[in-house]
Amino acid sequence: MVTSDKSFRPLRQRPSFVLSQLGFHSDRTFDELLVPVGVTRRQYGMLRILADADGRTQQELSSVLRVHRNVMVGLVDELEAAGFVERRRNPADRRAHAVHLTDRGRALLPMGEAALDACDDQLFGTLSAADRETLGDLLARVADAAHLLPGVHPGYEQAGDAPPNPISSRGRSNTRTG
Amino acid sequence: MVTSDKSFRPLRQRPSFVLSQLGFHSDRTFDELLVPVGVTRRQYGMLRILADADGRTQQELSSVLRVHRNVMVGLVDELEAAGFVERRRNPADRRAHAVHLTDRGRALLPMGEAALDACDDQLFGTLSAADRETLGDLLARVADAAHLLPGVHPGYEQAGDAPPNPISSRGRSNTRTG
DNA sequence: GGTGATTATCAATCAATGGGACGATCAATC
DNA sequence: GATTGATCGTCCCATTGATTGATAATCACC
Repeated sequence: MVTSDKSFRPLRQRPSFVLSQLGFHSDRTFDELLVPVGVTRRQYGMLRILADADGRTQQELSSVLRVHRNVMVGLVDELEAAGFVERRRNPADRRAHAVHLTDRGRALLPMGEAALDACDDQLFGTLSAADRETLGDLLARVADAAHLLPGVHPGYEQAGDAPPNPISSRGRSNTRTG
Repeated sequence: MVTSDKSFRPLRQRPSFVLSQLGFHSDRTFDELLVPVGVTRRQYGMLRILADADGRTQQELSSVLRVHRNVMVGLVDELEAAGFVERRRNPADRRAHAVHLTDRGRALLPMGEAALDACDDQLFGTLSAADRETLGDLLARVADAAHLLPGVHPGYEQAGDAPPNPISSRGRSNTRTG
């Protein structure tokens, strides 16, 4: 690697910057692949969570997905209007709504999975299988070291009523929660 | 690598998803490191561009940074108010404002560079030097293959008057333009 | 049974983006 | 040198998304 003067290294040689670029590019690519599926990235994240454990309350979903509970209302609204989930009464706690996948919603999961396959292929198709695996391993290690939750996108920090984040609250809506 | 049932692979084993997570994490980390410097990520991106070529017009800056020209007005306003840049009359074209770095602005560059160093260290510090270089190379190769401009964050697509992007216009403000 | 906390929701506010229009200026043409 | 059309920066406004605060229903505890 060309290690020019470190005092002003080109951004292409800044892994953290390239990571930022590629993260955005990955989101955009996945967004496009998800268009024919008919759900947004965030909605797919929801469905995926529900696939693991059906019937969670919105509050629990908010916590796992790290979105504000008020936002969760609209998110469930969208998915319910589309017929992918339904709200049922929670017999144990009638304040809470248990969110359940419908058959239509469940049918969407393999399509999203295929979109993820396609996304990986599209991004890393030019790499050899060995390089691809190496990259995957390194990324997973970095993510572990950063204490990123294995399946949760860090797009939103102040979930539920977590301690608020005092840093510059510039807009942040980059969310592949899932 | 554990290659469980491909039909529902955990997201940690989805490089494109981990990339998205890490991209966001990188942005956040850099944001925090930039707080003591006193500029936002975007502002630092501007200063960095100007360091390469002083005196560009706002339009040119918009084009390079891929931000909307209306946004550039406010961006230059902020930086000018902070005393980091100044607008001068362009003798060749008196419609255009030539944006110049001030000494104060120029003094900020090494601090931002140090923040970038710290960001890389913070993200990849747990990797060996060899792994770190491998990762950097692989990321750069993927970025090249994706045709990402070497120093430009793809946060904004419709710069200047580029053809509008018809896909879902969900909020996107993830911008380490620089 | 009463008090306070919790769940989901709604209304209002705020920040950021994108589109359109406007004055000033340039470039080209007659 | 006046005119026409385009460009640069700016401002105003509509839209979108997020955040805050308030509210009705329900729970848990005493």
